[in-house]
Amino acid sequence: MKRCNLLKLYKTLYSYFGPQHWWPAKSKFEVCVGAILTQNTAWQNVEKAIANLKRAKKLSLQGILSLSEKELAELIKSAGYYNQKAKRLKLFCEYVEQNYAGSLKRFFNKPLAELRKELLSLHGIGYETADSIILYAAEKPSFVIDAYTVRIMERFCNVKLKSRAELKQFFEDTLPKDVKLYNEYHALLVELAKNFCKKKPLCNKCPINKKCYYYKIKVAHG
DNA sequence: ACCCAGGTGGCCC
DNA sequence: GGGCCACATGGG
Repeated sequence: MKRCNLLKLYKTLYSYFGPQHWWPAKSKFEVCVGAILTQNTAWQNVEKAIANLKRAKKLSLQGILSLSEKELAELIKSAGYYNQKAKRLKLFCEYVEQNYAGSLKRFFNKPLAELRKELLSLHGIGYETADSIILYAAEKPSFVIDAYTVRIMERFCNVKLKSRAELKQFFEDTLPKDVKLYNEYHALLVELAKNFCKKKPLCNKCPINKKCYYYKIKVAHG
């Protein structure tokens, strides 16, 4: 199996794009809301939905609980899938309300593995949303693997793994368990993909494209 | 008019 | 355990 030098890739991306300042939110709760709203959705559309919630003064756990599903759906319409997402947001808030007295701080106080398991048990929170919440809101080192990460690894680094779980394992085994590093790394991969790795065209101007072979190293299969 | 976006769950085989 | 499908708005 060919694998890429993740630290060198990181350094190249960081020097090319600079710090990304993720997650763009003012509170941990806002990160959670954004993580759910951005499921398969352009961030621009999510921003509008969040602005609507802010304007309505409902961007809080209690605020969302105070809305009916229908009212909430109306406020987050611009983020798409608004019926599903309204349900998911309410479910998340109800869970924290019932099990942690509405305190994200208490919820996030759990060890990473337990926190992840609980998040994944909630309907509408899958691997990416859970890991985004853990990394960007709870600030614990869980590497986020999204469609971009898979695509970039396959195209530029010749990394083909059987599943996202394996890819996550690879990143976490290879990199130091550092929240700041995971934070910046995922954001940089998204930035790279947005600029140079759209689904159809394979861009030749990509900063890592020419250097691709540079990152390839052989490692034992496992 | 297409294609795509910082996915997830359900259903099928 | 993989391959489809629905979910939905808004920007390029």
